[in-house]
Formats: sequence, structure tokens, C-alpha cells
Amino acid sequence: MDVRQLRYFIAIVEQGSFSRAATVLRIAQPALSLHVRNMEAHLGAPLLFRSPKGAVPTEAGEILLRNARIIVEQLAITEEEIRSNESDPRGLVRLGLPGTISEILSVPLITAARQRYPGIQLRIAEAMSGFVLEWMRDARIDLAVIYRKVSGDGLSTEELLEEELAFFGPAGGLNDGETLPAPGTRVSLAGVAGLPLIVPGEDHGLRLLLDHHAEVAGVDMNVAIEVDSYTNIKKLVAAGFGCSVLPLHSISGEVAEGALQSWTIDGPPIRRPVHLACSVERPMTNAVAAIRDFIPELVRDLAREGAWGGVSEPAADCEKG
Amino acid sequence: MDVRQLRYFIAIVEQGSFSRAATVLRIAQPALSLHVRNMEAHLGAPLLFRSPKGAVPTEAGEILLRNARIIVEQLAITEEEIRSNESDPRGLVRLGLPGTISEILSVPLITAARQRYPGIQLRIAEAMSGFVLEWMRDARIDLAVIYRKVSGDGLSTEELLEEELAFFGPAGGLNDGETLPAPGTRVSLAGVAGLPLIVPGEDHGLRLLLDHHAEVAGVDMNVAIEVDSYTNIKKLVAAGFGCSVLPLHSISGEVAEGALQSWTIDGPPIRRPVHLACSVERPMTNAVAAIRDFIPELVRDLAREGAWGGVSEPAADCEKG
DNA sequence: GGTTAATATCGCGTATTGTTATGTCGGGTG
DNA sequence: CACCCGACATAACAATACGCGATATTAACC
Repeated sequence: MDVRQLRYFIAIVEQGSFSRAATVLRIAQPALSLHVRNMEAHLGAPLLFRSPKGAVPTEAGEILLRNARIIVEQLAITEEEIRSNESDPRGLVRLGLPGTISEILSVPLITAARQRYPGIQLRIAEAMSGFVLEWMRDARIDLAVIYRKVSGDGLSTEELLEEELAFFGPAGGLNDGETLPAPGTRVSLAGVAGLPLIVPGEDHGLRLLLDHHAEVAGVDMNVAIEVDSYTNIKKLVAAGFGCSVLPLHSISGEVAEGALQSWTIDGPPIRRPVHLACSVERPMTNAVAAIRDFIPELVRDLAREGAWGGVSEPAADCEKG
Repeated sequence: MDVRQLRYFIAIVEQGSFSRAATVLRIAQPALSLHVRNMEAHLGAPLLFRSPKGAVPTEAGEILLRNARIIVEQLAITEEEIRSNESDPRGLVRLGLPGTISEILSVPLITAARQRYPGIQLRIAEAMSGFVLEWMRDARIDLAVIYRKVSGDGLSTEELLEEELAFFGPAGGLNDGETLPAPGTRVSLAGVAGLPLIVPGEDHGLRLLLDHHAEVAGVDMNVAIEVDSYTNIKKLVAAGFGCSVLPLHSISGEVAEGALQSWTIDGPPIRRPVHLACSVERPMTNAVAAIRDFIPELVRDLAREGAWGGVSEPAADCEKG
């Protein structure tokens, strides 16, 4: 049996007549005769009692009618459910962020997402870029913001922007008396590499980036302290134990407060891309897809407002489907 | 959406692959591609996540799958329900019978019907033929056994048999001393009309029949007592207050017990047809139809066994559908 | 880099579905 | 009582959908 036949049957019973149902259904009356006849043949029982005044359901017809209504209704509900799920996604979205990104993105994202997608529950996990990527591979999170482009391995990334890293030091000068560059001047990598540096450990993306730039520039870095936390790096720098390199936006607060001072690095700027990663091998819930599409928008807005120190809005290259 | 598409979709998900589902469904794989694509276009959402390893449902697909299973199941249940209802009718069947018929038919009918159609509940109402017909018109009963042929008025009748009426009197002779015919002899209507008669009132089918026969034979009936109950007629006759005319079978018990004696009426036999009436304008439940078809069979069997004094098995003429 | 195994696309034949025209049957009406 | 009308049934034909086979495309695997 076919739902179309069920619909037709319901219409006939509701109209009490083949011909009236035909006009309502905008088809010709013989089509209904045929359909009912086929159904009756299929079920081996008369469904409608025809009379010159119209048609009324037989006992079998009553049974069919009762069930047909349920089935047709169920179908409509199903379509509605799917459609509403498309237009108004709901469910949990787990997002992994590195600390510096979280610091600037978490609050705007949560507030904006809650407003735009009330049905979506965001769970943000904060960790270093490497861990975030690992979680992503383990499917412990649905989306990740990381500092590298990843392709293959079931992941796909979309570049959000490129952050420019800034060299910064304590506003009050270094504890060991070494002189810092004059405020507002441009500094060269070679000129500051000799200052005591507070940087993350060697398996960190930022450290690798700095090492790479130092190598290209042919200078040795004077690594004074290795700390695996952006907050602690900033605190140690503010306390005068050395200088460091971090995204501009993550130190702008302390700079404004007068705890830190920063210099623009001369020569090739040290930049790192910020990517949004999503799984390409698992089907994504609509909630995840909504957030995935929402984050780049939000980041663009933040960058435009100047809230994000980064630059360069790249073209999207994340396969979305 | 179409149930066929739902079935196909379920098969694809269960098989985890378009092509495997195609072989299971015994259709070509491109057909499945098309169907899924149509469904996705219709719903405005991807349903399956295709990969070189097969296909898994997306979020929308999961919703659809869950509902599709229910719908397909519901359809199967519906068909099953209708079919089982056809093969094993159940429900209430209200049957109206005149007293003399009930006396012979009720017990065999109830026992036989209960065995053959365990799902059917028989409710037998007993009343004089005229009342039974009235109930039938008021749709207070589904089937009626009556003594006349009825056509039109939304009713249709099937003749079950023709009862032959017998003249009978008290075995011990009449109270007033009038002489009864010799046992075993044939009597003429004219010869017995003068005896005191105990008959039903004038609006009774049996009384009308007797009046008609008396008129045709040109004799006057000596109506001694009018009683509207077959049982009471028999009791009064047995008590010697007069003679009467009733169907042979309804007095055979008392004749055998020696309470009554009966004579065959010479000349044109007094007969009345027994009809089974059913509504032709209301659709009949299968239970009613089953009993309607069952009663003639049973009556035939009873007549064959001799349990029914009637004769003449007519051809069925009741429209059955 | 070729092979394999999966889905997507295309063109065509056929079966299903719907339409128009006509038939049949009952009931109501002059 | 004949007539007409309204309702369902039937038949021949047209449009659409469906399924098939061949082939393209893609990603994974060796």
C-alpha cells in the first residue's frame, strides 16, 4: 500500500463521495475508483460501500481509515521534525580552543550563539593547540580552533585569520637590568633574541614557530624560562623575568593597564594562522554545522571591530558537506 | 514522501550501503541514488552521508529512519489487522427472532457460531415477527428472521425455508366434550374450523395467514381464545381449551410427550416462508456477514437432520454485498 | 599510480498513474 | 411511467515516474 492511496482514501471517506473527493484532490474521479479497487484487491476486502448517494466505509474501511490517519499524520510529523531540525538546530556542540583564542572568543561566541541558536548547548574545552587537535581526532570534540592547517586524517580546516605575534616585555624593565628597546620603536628579531625570553616548551606550536623564525633569521634565542601557559608567561614577563612573544590581542589588556609594553617586530612579521577544524568523515549534526558556519562570521565581526589584534581574512577553504 | 522511498531508505541504512541495499531490494543501485536524492530535495536536508565505504545516516537521516520504521511497521499492522478481521470476524451481532424460530434455532446457532466464530458475540432478541421487523428498520438489530419477504426499504431478505403449519389439539380431548378427529387421519380446514380455536390476535402474521386461508376455503373460524404467545397457546391447548395451528416443529416436543396430538391438514397446505433479513443500505460488519451466511447453512443442516419440521429449501436470493 | 569499490549521472524502455469520454445503475420528478 | 440527474465503473489514451544498463567520478588501498 501507498501513502498516496491512504490520502485518497481518507479524502473519499471525509467527503463521503468519490467525485467530491476527486475535486478536492484535484484529480479525476476515475483515478479514485481505480485506487480504491486496487486497495480492495490488495487487502482482499471491500473498503467502501458505494451507493448512488456516495460512499461510506465498510468495517475494513473503518480499520483502514483509523490507521491511515495515523500513518499520514506520522509522515507529516516526520517531515516537520526534520525541517524544524534543519532550520532550528539543537543539541550539544563541543568546541576545543587554545587558551589565547578562548580568552577572546569564548564569551562573544557563547553569548552570540545562545541568542542565534537557542537550542544549541555549547561546551567549550580549553587546552593547548596540540591537545585540541588530539581531542578532535578522538572525536571527543566536534569543532576545534587550532594554529595549523590540517588536511587528511578525516579532518578539514578553514582558515579564520592570521594572528600577528608581538614582542613584549615588562613595563617596568627587566629584573636583571638589561635594557629594553625604547618604547614605540621597531625591533629586529636579532636585536631582541638575546634578551631573556619566557616561551613555551619545545613541543608547543608557538615555540616551534619562534624557533623556525630564529633559524631563518640566523639568530639564537636566549630562552630564560619555559612555561606552558600563556597566563603564566604574561605574569612572569610582567614580573620582569624576561620578554616573550604572544598574539597582540592577548596582551593588549596588560599593555593598556601599563603592566606590559610591546614592540612591533621589524622585518618579516611573525604570524600564525588560526584554523577552524571539523571532521569530514563523520556526518555532522546540524547544530555542529551551524556553529561551524557561525564561528567564521563571528571572528570576522570581531576582527572588524578591532577586538582581535589579528589581520588578514582569508578565503574559506573548508569543505562544507 | 512515499512508503516505497521509506522502505528503500531503511534498507540502505540497514545495509550501510546503496549498492548492497540495491541487491537486497533486487533493484539497480542508481534507482536508490535517485530516490534518496529526491527525498533529500523534498526535505531540504541531506539524509545520508556518502563515503567510499558506504553510507551512514546524517542527523536528519536518523530522524527519518526512526520514523520510517514506525510508519512501515504501522502499515504492515494495518494490513494484518484488516486481513485478520476478514478471516476471523469479531464483534457483536444482534439477531432478532420470532419465538417459534428462537425455540428451535437459538441453541444450535449459539453453540455452532461460538465454535466456528469464537470472536463473534451473538445477542439474540426474541419477539413477534412484526416487532422484529421494526427493530430491523430502526437498526436496533443487524439480522432478523421473519415470516415475510421484504424488499425495498433498505432491507433484503433471503428465504430460509417454508414451514408447514400443523393443526393440533389436546391429547386428552377437549374440555367441552367436542370430538376431535381420529389420530393419524387427515383433516380438512372446513372440518376443523368449527372446533374452538386458540390463535394469536388479529395483528399477528400467523393470524393473518389463518384468516386468509379460511377466507379462501370459505369457512368461518371458531376463535375461542386469542393469545399472543406461542407458549401460552400450547399450554392452553394442552389444557384442553381448544385447538390451534402452529409450525410442526414447535409442537413436536409436546406431541412426543403425549401432551398434544396433531393432524395433517388436507387440501392446500398452510405454509409460511421463513426469511432472513439484512440491511442493504448500511455496510455490514464482517461478523454480521459471517452470521448471515452461517444461518442458512445451519438451517439447512437442521432441516436435513429433521430437527426442523419445515420443508422446501429455496434458492438464496439475498444480495450479499 | 593502478585497482577496487563505492556513489552519481545519463539515456531509454516500461509500468504506473491520471485524464477524457462513455457506460451503468438508482433515485427523484414532472 | 418515462425522464433526467447524480454517482460510480469502465476503457482507451497520455504523462509521468520508475527502474535498468552503461558510464563517469571519487576516494581508499595496495
